[in-house]
Amino acid sequence: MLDERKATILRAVVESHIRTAQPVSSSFIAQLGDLGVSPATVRNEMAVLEQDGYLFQPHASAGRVPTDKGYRFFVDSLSGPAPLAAAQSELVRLFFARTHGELERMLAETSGLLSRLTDYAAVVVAPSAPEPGRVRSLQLVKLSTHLVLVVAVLGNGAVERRPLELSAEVSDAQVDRAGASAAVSLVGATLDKPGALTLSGDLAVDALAGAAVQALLTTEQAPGAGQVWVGGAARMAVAFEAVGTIRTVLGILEEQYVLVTLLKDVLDRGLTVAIGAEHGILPLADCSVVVAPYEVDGERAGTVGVLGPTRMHYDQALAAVAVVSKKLSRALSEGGDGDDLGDLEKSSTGG
Amino acid sequence: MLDERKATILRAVVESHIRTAQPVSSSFIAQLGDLGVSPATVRNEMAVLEQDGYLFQPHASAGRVPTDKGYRFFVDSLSGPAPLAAAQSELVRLFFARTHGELERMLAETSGLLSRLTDYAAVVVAPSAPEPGRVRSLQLVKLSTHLVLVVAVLGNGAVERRPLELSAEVSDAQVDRAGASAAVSLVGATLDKPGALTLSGDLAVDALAGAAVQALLTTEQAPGAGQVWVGGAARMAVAFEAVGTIRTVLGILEEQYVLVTLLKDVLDRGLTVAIGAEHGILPLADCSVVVAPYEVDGERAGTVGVLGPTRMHYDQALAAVAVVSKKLSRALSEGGDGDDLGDLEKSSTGG
DNA sequence: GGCTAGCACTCGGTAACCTTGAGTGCCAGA
DNA sequence: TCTGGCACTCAAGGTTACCGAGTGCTAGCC
Repeated sequence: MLDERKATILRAVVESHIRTAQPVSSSFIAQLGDLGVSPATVRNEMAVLEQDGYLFQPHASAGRVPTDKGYRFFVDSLSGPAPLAAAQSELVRLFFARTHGELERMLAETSGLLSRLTDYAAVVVAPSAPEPGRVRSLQLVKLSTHLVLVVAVLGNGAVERRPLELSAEVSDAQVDRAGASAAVSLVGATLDKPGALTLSGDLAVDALAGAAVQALLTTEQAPGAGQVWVGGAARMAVAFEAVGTIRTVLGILEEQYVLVTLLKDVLDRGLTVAIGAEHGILPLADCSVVVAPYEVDGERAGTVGVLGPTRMHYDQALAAVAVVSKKLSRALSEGGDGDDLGDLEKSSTGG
Repeated sequence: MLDERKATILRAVVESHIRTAQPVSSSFIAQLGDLGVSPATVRNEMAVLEQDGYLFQPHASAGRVPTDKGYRFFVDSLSGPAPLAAAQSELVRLFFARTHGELERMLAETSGLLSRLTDYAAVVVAPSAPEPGRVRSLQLVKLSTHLVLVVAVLGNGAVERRPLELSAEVSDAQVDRAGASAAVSLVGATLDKPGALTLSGDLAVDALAGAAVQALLTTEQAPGAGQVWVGGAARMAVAFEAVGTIRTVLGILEEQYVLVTLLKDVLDRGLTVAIGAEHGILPLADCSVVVAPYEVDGERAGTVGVLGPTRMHYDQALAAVAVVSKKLSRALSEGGDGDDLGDLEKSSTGG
């Protein structure tokens, strides 16, 4: 374990390196005045910190840079999410006050919000098992002779929409009857527990109704499941200097599957922050990830996260991710349009 | 005007520079064998081309690089869109055969397709006046005591969805009656020409029905209007070497308003290709844009485009944009799921 | 014993300089 | 009108030297 002075020095190194992206020298730390100690003493401590793997020296005449382990210590010693700056809380408040609308658009815009809040790239993953909300309304709409659309409105106002291609032609009346039948079966039920279908006797009608119900159910892992929105990818071009790194990171940000897996893995391991190599994606070794799940009606649904350089502003990122996931959960849950942020704003006691 | 030999040399310089991103030397051109002429002769011609503003010499001992004017000549002398490579046509065919679904998802995925086809960033702008299609179905769904959702299905299968916040509470029955009334007014009509409302006598019901109809109509310029999807922005990091350029370009790709204006301007000026400074966005001076409108039911609706470096593969980009806009028009128009590409594939007669 | 001042040492970064070679411009001759 | 030849230019790459930031270590101080 680190004694108090080493911890202070380590934290100072991390903070300074986050700000300047430069190796941090012993004299700089000494000069901060937090310790009242000479550079030489700091040097001795730093040498130990380096032996213990918290710091790293790019070359003999350079200052020190934190290792992943150093960042990990720093993050673990944070006192909890910092409060959001006033202007930022306001952004969040406005955003959620103004944005209703379809799930997808909401999530897409949330990625933009989170990215603006943090100045890093933001990732929002759609619920993998979509809203388990109750079905409020279900309707079949005939689009052409062989194409019928199933439209369902869920409790949270989301609209689910599935095309059904038919092998045989059906009449308008048949579509209507099938719609009514499917509606009886599903309206008021949750998508995981449909009611039984009442058969009409008309084979075509019953088949269509069955197919409609089925389309909504099997849907659960089908279309937007695990869909990903990335906001502010361009900010990664600002966060890094090397063209190669920028290319790699941007490339990965476009690979939805990798992103979903990344966030899921981090969360599954019970982490909120994955630093550098911790997440196991080699090309992203210079990046850290801050994630949080959001919930819909109390069930863990999807994930929001921020991807930034290892030397990111963890406190701000943690705060932003926490607030956004909380507000998003509220906005997506039934009846949720909550507008209070108070409990989050005052949660930090400073550090 | 350019004599034939100068034109040949200019074209060769452009082509070579597009491939290699390097200044092109006189000996390289001579050695191509297209002219049967010595480097010295080519040099003389190049000197004239430079005087006329088609070429530019970065420094005294370098080869030549095309200017915007040089690219413009090159593009104008293209014989029309080249045919897509077989593998690419297949991509397009598969994509449009498989992708139905909401307008928004469709457009979003189209931007991905176009980007993959060209290896540049692709931009898709949503219809500014959304689908003028007929209303196929309209429904009111009560979400909570003061929140009602208007859900309309349009002829092309798109689902429009508007929340209505109510000042006074309404009963389920009232919502149903208002829904029926609004449906009578709108179903079968186009959104720009609603039928008259039949009044029921119940003030709350009539007000609600009116509000629902109104929400759908005023909608026309409201939500997704002019929304933009950008696909493959990361490819711009590959297209350029300078970090600064990459940052600028990526930054602009995230500014939706700028993008919409850019594409609109280009199109308004009757252009298909805007080269370098032609589009007037200074920070994008190193970029060219290839655009095409797409149509919905015969009406010009939105725009698709490709943004690449000035030294982009214009023939391929032109081909991809043309095909995608055409197929997209078909897919978005009523009854459109057309699967033929033949007329586009054979349209080029070589160059 | 812990802290510090002092000093030698290391090594990346920058500037100055040179060399190389790709490519041009121009001229004289076929 | 074209071409071979030649002098000229200039970016790129390599070498050398120097500077200075920062370290590690040691001897002395509190």
